[in-house]
Amino acid sequence: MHNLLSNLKIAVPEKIFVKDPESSALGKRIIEHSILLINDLGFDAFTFKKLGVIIGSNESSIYRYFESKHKLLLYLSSWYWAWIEYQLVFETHNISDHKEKLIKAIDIVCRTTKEDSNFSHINEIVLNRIIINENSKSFLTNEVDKENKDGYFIIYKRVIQRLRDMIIENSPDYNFPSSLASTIIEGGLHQHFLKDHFLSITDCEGQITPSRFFIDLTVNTLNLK
Amino acid sequence: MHNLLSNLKIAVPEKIFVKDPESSALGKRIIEHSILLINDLGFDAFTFKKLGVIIGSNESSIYRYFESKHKLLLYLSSWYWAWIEYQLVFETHNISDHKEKLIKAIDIVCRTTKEDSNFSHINEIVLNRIIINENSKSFLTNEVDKENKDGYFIIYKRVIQRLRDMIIENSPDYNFPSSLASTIIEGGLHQHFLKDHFLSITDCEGQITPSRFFIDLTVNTLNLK
DNA sequence: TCTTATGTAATAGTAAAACTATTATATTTG
DNA sequence: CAAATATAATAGTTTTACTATTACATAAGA
Repeated sequence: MHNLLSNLKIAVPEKIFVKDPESSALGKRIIEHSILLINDLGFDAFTFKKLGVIIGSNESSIYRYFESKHKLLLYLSSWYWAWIEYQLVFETHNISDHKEKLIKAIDIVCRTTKEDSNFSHINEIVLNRIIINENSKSFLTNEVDKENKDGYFIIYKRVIQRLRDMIIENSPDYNFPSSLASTIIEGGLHQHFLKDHFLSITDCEGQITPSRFFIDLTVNTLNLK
Repeated sequence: MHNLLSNLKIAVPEKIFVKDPESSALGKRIIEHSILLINDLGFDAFTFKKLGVIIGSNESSIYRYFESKHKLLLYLSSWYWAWIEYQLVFETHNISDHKEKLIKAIDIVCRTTKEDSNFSHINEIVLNRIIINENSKSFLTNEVDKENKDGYFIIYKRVIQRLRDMIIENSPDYNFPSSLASTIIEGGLHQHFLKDHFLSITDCEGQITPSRFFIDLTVNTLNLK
């Protein structure tokens, strides 16, 4: 998979960036180190100025690639979900059993990233941590409807719809396939957050993972045999 | 219920504010109009300066009550969950049937607020909208562990634990009562957000409410007869 | 009633963040 | 090799978030 991924360019909606960060060495450094710095400082305390110092480049040069730090977050989020979608398609396409396929899919969207591909400048382990902590901030804004119309969230929505389709494949009569799919995906991230910060309101810890919880939830709800 | 509520002071952890906004007319105006203004502008664009203009008071006076806009959000969040907790206790305490009680509880935490109590300076309908859009931002910060230690989230956690206890009452052997409770509460807010902004990834619309979805999910998962 | 204490709010800031206009330096290409 | 273009740096501005200090108002005690 890693070899395949290195030859595959993850496609992000064009309007998100001013200049494609994949198109230059500086652009790649911006992506690489923004992930590390957002992880260290949190998105709120992260600034282009601080990033500039780290990559030995000027703040204003970064504005040549992204018009705001919010757009940069949208880019990272889109990249992440495109990468999840890739795994979803790749790792489930040859599973013929519907139930097995759905279980695999839930595991993919809920699991913690444990290996960095080492082929790109993007550290997927750290990016996964950022998504857990910051993904909601990409859409919890006053501009969400405009940005949605501009297509900034299509990849994220497509992942949810793929999961929804697998739910329907298992239970054509179930009334809430879209809501269940979106609950699994946001809930998966949320349970990871709780296990790191609010242990008293989650059961996830050690062997009990968000994946296991949501697989159990789905199998029972859909009454899969 | 409304009459009772008007005589009942919603208790918020003391360390959240510098000076109790309930203790003065200005404090109440700050709360009243911050809710309306955050709803209009979104939390990110909301500033103490803009609030000051609206309440005809100076920006710095607001700092006498809250040391930052983040602390104000924590206050509003705590107030909201205390108010939900009140409804949870009041509306379920005389229901003896465990299943019926749990269903009522899920409805309370997931339903849309439709009536303003009109007894306090707080507009609960608008506050409910703010919580849907902004609640996550109260804990998705780099300071979450410190603030959690300082008790800023106890009311929120207590509501989840009350729901968890009702789940255990119904299914003592279920393995994930805390995760299910936290999923219902965060998921309920999220499904409301989706119905307002991302209709393609939710089934909630019109008659199909987040409450119905999560009641169905819980009854099926726990296999309640 | 006068003085002191205290609560409340306004003035006038500062520091940092977010973003922009302009200029300089590479690099490409015809 | 000159013109065009891509790329990046300098040096700003504006806005936000927050603070230090002063002023005013009310209340309490002697």
